[in-house]
Amino acid sequence: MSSSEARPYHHGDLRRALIHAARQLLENEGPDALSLRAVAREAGVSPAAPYHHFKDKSELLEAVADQGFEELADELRRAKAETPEPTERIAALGAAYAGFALNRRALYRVMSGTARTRGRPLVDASPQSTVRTLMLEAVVEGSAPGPTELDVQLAGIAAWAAIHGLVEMANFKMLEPIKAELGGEQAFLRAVMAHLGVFAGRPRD
Amino acid sequence: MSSSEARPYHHGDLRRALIHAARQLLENEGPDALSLRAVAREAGVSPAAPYHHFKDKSELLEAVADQGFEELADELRRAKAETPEPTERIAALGAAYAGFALNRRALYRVMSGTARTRGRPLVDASPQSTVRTLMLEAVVEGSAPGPTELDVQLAGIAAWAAIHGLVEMANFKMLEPIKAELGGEQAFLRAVMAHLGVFAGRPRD
DNA sequence: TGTACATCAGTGAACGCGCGTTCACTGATGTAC
DNA sequence: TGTACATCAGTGAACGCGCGTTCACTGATGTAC
Repeated sequence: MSSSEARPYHHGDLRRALIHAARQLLENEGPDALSLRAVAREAGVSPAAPYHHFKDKSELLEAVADQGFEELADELRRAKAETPEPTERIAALGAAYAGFALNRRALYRVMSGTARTRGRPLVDASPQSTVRTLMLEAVVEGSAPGPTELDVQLAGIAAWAAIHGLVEMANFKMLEPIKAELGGEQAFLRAVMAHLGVFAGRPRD
Repeated sequence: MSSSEARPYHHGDLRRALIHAARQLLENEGPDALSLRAVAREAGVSPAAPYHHFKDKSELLEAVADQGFEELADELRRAKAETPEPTERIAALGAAYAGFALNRRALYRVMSGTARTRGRPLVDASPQSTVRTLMLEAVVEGSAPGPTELDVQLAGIAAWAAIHGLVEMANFKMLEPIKAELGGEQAFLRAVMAHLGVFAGRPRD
């Protein structure tokens, strides 16, 4: 049997496997279940093994978050590519962002937790910076030319904040009645976005 | 000495004292330090004492969150009262909301955590509903008449989501350079709000 | 090609910790007579 | 006004738990000669 041998002593790619296990756990058990020990267990490895690949728990979390931001950036790039009309791009990116965050709620929670607490300064090469940049470009390309560099930054942050707030709030229990009334979460998101200036999908000149 | 006797066996107002202790702890140690045992300790009482006043930990947390939402509602009402011009109200409420959330970051974290996970359905008498209603009214009063009931609800939620996202994001480490460039968090908030349609402080008709 | 050895990624047991919660209890309070 | 007793809000010790992390170790791998 060549396919699934009993695992050898040396794993071979444990770092990647641990990140994978962490995401599996997030998806199946939620963010509260994400302990280092549980991740090791899920990966079929002793509790001490992860320390050969990550300095401590937070370093694993950051790796997971970075992978999430990379995938989110991919989604945003795809949305961008599929939306030739610049004035419609920001709406498309907003929808893609919301779709990602709500399909991976637990991951997204880890991502924003990391964004808040991460120690090292975020240089522009980080995947999180990429996400920010993509939002920013979409805003710029969709609006009339002229604003200063600072205005551009602020508009990008505003768009990001609005969509971030929306996906966070989509988890509020209290809004479930109105979600139901509108026929589901998707419809709810679209409806609220239509009221969020930046994502209204109409050029404003 | 009549002022500060050694505490009597019966506390007298332990429920209130526990909520107070929890908030003290939040302010001084942050949200991660908020264990039931730590709250009891802070209140000078045994770890079992809280169970005479709260079913379990989450019930204490909800009481803390409700108190927070009540105070936030007070702030919003104050802002409303101080802003006679209806079209300027929503901007004033946004600023008040952000001020509250950022002056009490740990409390606000507990508040949104509770909003997410709270079991019982939130009826309209809850303080959280009051906050939602206040945002909603300000949006309505500041815009042209005519929209349907549903539009009103959605516009209120949009405003709420935008400001919630902004205050959450204000904690992101990665944005610290731009905060510094603008001369502080206050200035940063104002600047981003100016780019968030709903809070721009200009009537849109 | 074969052997010695350094390197490295694992193991598994143990550390100390703080947590939420339960339990049998006890001290204080207030009410009935 | 005084006493018996039910009620209630506390105590403090204990429960079982899972956590992050460390430690001395061992099995596998690959390189030097």
